Amino acid sequence: MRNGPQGKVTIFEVAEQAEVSIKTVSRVVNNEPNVRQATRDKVQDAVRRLRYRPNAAARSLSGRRSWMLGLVYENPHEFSYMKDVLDGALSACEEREYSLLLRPLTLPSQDLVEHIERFVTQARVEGIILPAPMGDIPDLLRLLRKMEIPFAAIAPKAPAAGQVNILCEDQEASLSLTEFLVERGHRAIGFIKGDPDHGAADKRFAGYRQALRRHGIRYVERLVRQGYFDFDSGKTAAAELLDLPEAPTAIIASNDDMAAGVLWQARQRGLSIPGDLSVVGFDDTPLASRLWPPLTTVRQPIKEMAETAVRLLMDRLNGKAAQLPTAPFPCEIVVRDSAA
Amino acid sequence: MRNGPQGKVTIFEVAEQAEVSIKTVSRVVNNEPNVRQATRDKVQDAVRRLRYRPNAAARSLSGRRSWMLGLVYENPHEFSYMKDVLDGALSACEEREYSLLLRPLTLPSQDLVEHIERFVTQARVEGIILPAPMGDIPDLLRLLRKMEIPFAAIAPKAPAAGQVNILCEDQEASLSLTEFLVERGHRAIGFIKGDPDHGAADKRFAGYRQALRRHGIRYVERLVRQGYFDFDSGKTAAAELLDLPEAPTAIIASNDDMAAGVLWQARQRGLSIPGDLSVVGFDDTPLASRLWPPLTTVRQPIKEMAETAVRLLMDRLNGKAAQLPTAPFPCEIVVRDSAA
DNA sequence: TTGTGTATTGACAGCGTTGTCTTTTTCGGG
DNA sequence: CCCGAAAAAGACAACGCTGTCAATACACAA
Repeated sequence: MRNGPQGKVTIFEVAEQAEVSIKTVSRVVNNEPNVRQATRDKVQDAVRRLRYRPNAAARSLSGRRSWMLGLVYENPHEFSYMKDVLDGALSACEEREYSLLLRPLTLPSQDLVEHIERFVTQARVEGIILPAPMGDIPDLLRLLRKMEIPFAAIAPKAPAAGQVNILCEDQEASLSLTEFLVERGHRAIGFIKGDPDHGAADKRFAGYRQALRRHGIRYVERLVRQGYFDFDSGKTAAAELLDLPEAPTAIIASNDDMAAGVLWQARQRGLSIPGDLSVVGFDDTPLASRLWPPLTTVRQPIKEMAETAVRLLMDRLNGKAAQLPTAPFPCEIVVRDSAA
Repeated sequence: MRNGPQGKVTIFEVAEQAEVSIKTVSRVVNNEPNVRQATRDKVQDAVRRLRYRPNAAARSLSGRRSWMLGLVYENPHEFSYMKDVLDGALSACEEREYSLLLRPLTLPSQDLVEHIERFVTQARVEGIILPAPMGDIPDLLRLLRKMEIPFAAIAPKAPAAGQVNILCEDQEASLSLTEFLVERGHRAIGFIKGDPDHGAADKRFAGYRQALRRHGIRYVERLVRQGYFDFDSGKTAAAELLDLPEAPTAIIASNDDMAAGVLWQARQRGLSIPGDLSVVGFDDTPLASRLWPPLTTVRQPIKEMAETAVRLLMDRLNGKAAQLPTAPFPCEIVVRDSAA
């Protein structure tokens, strides 16, 4: 019954128990064809009885596969978005018994390529997940291509040719969100852009402009400010917007964290929300429901997107030619109390 | 110059280049003693020239070490605390070229033991990090002991004998925080407890009581409510407290997320903060500075704690008998505007 | 110079799988 | 009942490293 720490049962013990060769055990364990059902059963019985678990190291060494994926991400202060990515990636990995290795990065980083090369070769990672803005760093993409490491980009600016690309309907969502405001009578709508390195930033801005155009509202450049997806830049941008002679009656922040910055400035100036100013965000992070008033925002199925990214990446690694490109994921406006 | 994808340079090429045996290369790469400096240099040169990276799988297989640690955690909705743990663990792992595998869990989970056993045996994880409340689950600890897997508990209720335990001065911090309120004239101080499965919850509550005692303030049971470290339970508890005939003038929430719930209820009732009610929290998460008013809270060096946990765990795995137990980490009150 | 003990280096056998190739079994048709 | 082909099962050599132990080089004292 006992077999020491770490379950030191090897394929040999199983083969002996099942009265077959180790190769047959290997076949059964890996679901390979050409094994009679009766044999298969015998082996599976033995596996269960002995609580056999293949040794991953031996497997990798012999099979030249590591069964490891890498998640390379920019480490943000507000982690909500990445948490969803992480959850999704982890759950997809678990389904197929892959392992996931994390590699947080601080951008910009000049030895990025070096870091990633070390990361990849050290763990023999087979494929990599690149949440924005990682999917748009030319040096990185070049390196991965050179090393022949397939990757999946989540929300890249430009889909990478021949790779898995997961997108969502950012522009459409932004369009709807802006229209939501227009329908409520707003004409002077401020917009705080996201980090220009993220594809989502462009698309959200494009949606905003599209909505204005559609409703015949003149685009006023002064009402648009550059932000970087973080609280502080939201605060700064909001201050500028609110100090304008003809201040906007509504502000769209390209994510919730910046929207929190807008709220902060509004409070600072004694503005009531949504009475004096409507504020909306993107991402539907936990923050959105904790702020006061709770934030109207856009929910994206990030976890599902990450799961899909990982699954498609695995398919590619296992030779199942997936049907790239994939349809973009739909978003959904979550109406709360910060806009009227 | 080229050597194919994934850097297929093996120890043999290096040995050849350096004109030594593969064993000597192995010694140099692993920093083992008994290699002449001249030889060491020759080998290191070759390593650099060839961009050699040891194959982790082969290394594990042969050395019977996986160089992998596991991080088993309860997956919370508000991830700020875990993000810091993750950052710390990852950075400590990187220092010594370990890899970190994640295993999120949803508690309670009856097949927890099964999951963890699979996790450990599958990846041959050498040691495990257990952030609260994982360090207090008897079945889990029993399993790890049986499998002879060392672990490091972060903020457990009761330190695990013979293992790495990382604590912080929760009770002291809570004491100071309560006194901070007392000094500002508060006598009716509400307290929202944290999840009773977390060690920190008990200690924070103990600090509160200690402060009351020290200042001769009568302990009123009605002013204490049970929470679970999440926004909703904070809301609920705050509602009860605020509806009391003799409502408290200040509320201590055992973490920031619950404090956000208190703020929410206060807003709901038109209470001004800190005018009508002072609110303080714990953890100094990003949320604390984004709320209005910004939250007075307690900062714990979580990242450092996690780093230390991992380093000590590695020391143990490598036979360097660390001086367990470790001194608890100090906390620090971050004064913002939510209390007066 | 020689011997002895220690520091340095090397040879070689695993580690537990999977890949390749060979052998044995099975099955259908004549 | 035999033959040939296909299916099933097995033998055995990698995979790239570390552990063990043997061999060699070197230092220093006699």
